[in-house]
Amino acid sequence: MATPRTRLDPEARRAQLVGLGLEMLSTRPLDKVAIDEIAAVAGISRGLLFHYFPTKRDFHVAVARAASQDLLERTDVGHGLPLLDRLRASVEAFVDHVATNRDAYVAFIRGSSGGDPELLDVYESTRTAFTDRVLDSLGLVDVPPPLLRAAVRGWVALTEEVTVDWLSRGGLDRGEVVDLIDDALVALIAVAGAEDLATGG
Amino acid sequence: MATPRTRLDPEARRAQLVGLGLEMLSTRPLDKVAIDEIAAVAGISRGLLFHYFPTKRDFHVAVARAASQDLLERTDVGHGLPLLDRLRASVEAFVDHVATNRDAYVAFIRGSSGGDPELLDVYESTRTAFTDRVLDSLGLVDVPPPLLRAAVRGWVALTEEVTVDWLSRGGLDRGEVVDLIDDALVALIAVAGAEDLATGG
DNA sequence: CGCGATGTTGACCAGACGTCAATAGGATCG
DNA sequence: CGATCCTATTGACGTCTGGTCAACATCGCG
Repeated sequence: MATPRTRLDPEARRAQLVGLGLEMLSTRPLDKVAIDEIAAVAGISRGLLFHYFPTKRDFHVAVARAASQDLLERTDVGHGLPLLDRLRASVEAFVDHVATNRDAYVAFIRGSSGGDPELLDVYESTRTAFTDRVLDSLGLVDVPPPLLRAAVRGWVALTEEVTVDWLSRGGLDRGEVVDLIDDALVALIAVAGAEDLATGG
Repeated sequence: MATPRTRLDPEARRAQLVGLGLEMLSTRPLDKVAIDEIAAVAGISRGLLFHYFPTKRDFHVAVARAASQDLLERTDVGHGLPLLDRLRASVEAFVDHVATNRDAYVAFIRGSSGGDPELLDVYESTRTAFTDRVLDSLGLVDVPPPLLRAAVRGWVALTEEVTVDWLSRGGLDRGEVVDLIDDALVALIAVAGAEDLATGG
């Protein structure tokens, strides 16, 4: 770990640093990921990190974006399956992913911000992506009824909370959790759909 | 604002500082509430603030706790009313409160932590309090079925998300939002209740 | 009016973010 | 194979903010 000065392709270096940031993220919350530490582990000077990421926040945003993309990819499964099967597969993937990376995930969703607008946006975009994915699989990509959209988005939050809460408190088994989340979506769509039809959507 | 040295009762001073922190919280996220600023506005030295709150985090925790308690009190309404009416009144109180304090609320739930365990706990306790309140009004204070508990907790997260999302995106009116949240709870209880009975709870 | 308790101060330290001119790896060209 | 240029990389510096501490001043009390 004492390579005096290794010249690296900028993209490779960025990728390396973001990768290290992701590893750190599983240990501590994003705020506590000190620039110095990353630089030390990467075997570079702090100055260089600031060369690639003008500010600490920029680095954090990059790491958060990577985490978000990873999460979205891991849960994008079951494309060939019928609607409900695909839903179940996705939920299972989500629950399992969060289960194996609980601290990292909580750090991502809560510890992320400090109220930074860009980080807030990364987090918000992730939820939007999940919401759109559900609406998409319902065949409602464009002009989804606002009420339905709100309901699905609420379900995304519910999914997150039920999963994290389950990992902390226990009291259920994995199957029950997945069932609950699945059934919740169906029920919520029914609620929103009926409401929407009733009001003339 | 140039009182040279005003001796104050410790409790009064604490209250004053937390109060100022709450005001600040409506402007910026908790992380950005600098000790120096609080001290300056309060007309005291930074050293004194550290005398009352050993660390910045302790101060933030105190402020967060105050915000949480305020939120809980404001939404604890409709005690005499029948179940569904009380639910609606509470949800309305919640939505209205968040609507008038959007930034402060988002700052509270997201910007809070930085992953600090104590702050996480304040936030988590707030959700627990909401959950217990709902279970309580259902007459299920003790030994609530785990599935129902999880469902209600998920609903709390849904409520939060739907409200905040509505304030950002619009597309619905207040009544629709409240209706959606109300109906969601009923539907989710049905889902969890059926599941629970089916599995022998 | 003096004395003690304690609320209060201001100077000090430490650690982390951010800057910048100088340095050196490595590819290219003669 | 050696000189040269580009640029990735460095490390010393400035600064801001959280946190410490011994001294001080204000109030209650005899």
